[in-house]
Amino acid sequence: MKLTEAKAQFISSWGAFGTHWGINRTMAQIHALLLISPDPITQDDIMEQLSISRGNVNMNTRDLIGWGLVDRVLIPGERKEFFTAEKDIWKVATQIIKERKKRELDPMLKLLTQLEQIEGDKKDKDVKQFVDTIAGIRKFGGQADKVLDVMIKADESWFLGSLLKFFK
Amino acid sequence: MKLTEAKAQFISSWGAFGTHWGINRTMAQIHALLLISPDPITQDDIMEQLSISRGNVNMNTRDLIGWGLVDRVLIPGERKEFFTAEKDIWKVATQIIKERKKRELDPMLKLLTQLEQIEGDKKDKDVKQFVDTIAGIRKFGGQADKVLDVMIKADESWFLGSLLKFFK
DNA sequence: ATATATTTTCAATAAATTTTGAAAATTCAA
DNA sequence: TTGAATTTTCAAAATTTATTGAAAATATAT
Repeated sequence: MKLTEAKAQFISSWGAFGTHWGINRTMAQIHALLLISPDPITQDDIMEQLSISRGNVNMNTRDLIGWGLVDRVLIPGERKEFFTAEKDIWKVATQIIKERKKRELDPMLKLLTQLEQIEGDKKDKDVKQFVDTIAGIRKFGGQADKVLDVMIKADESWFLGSLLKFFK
Repeated sequence: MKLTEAKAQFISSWGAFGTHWGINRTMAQIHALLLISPDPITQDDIMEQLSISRGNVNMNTRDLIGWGLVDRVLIPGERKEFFTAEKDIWKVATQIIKERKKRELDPMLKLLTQLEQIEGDKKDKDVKQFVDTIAGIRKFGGQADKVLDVMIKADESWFLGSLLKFFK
């Protein structure tokens, strides 16, 4: 297989993969393209390589920057903006985990804590099942939260960092 | 807060949560409803409680059964079919991980392994970045695969099971 | 076997999401 | 400043995804 074909296949698969994770296809494709581009590239490069409109590129690169996965790069003497992606997959994963935790897990845990405190007779089986379910999810989520914190902080801690390097 | 209101909020939030994970809103809502229902319920119950059509309920319950999260239950003397969900959140998570690994991670790793073997001069920086990126993702994915296998097998292993019970 | 209840299917419809492209805003060199 | 290059915005259009509902298929009681 040649590079051109392999690139196309990677970008396409990464895009499809993204849709299973609540990420839109184009955003994932742009990310894929940036991941395999050795040097920073422009909006026009992305437009051309993925055959998508300027507006689309603009919105999705901004989103990717919001996720902390892509950076704007200014190249001296160049008028246009360039974009580049973090290439270390461990850092990419950590960043995604950090963001999703903040955007999804933390608010969900907050809600569950509220829902657990409903009024009602705990001998009533509907009440009991509700409280048990909510408590179970909250407890599980709380543990997941802690495990993810360890992963995120691994990068900042010498000891954990060394330990987890074995997995890199 | 009363049970009725809390239920509605849980179902609604769980549905929204699901959409961030590539699961459609209704499927997540049906799952939420079943999680907090102490006894098995029918298609008609689900239709009524979520205000959705019969066809919709039918398709989504079938999907949930395919995910191994919901079971059909036959109640003696009853003509209708009843549905019930696994209530142990650890088992729910394990089951989801198992399925997603099979449906998404494994095929992706297979593809990456193929893409890594492209023809081309490794001194060319485009080739190099492509191979490095693919290799990095594959390696990371491979490690994730192993970690998830441990989690999945924990349920089947007495020792790991006991160990992980501390986290439940 | 027949009638009735129940489930399943799927084409049509509706809703949600994504994409476009052109106008407006911004940036920057001269 | 001015004007050309570049980026951003966002309403409208296109596309994708989800939902409905009625007909067909299936299951069950008598």
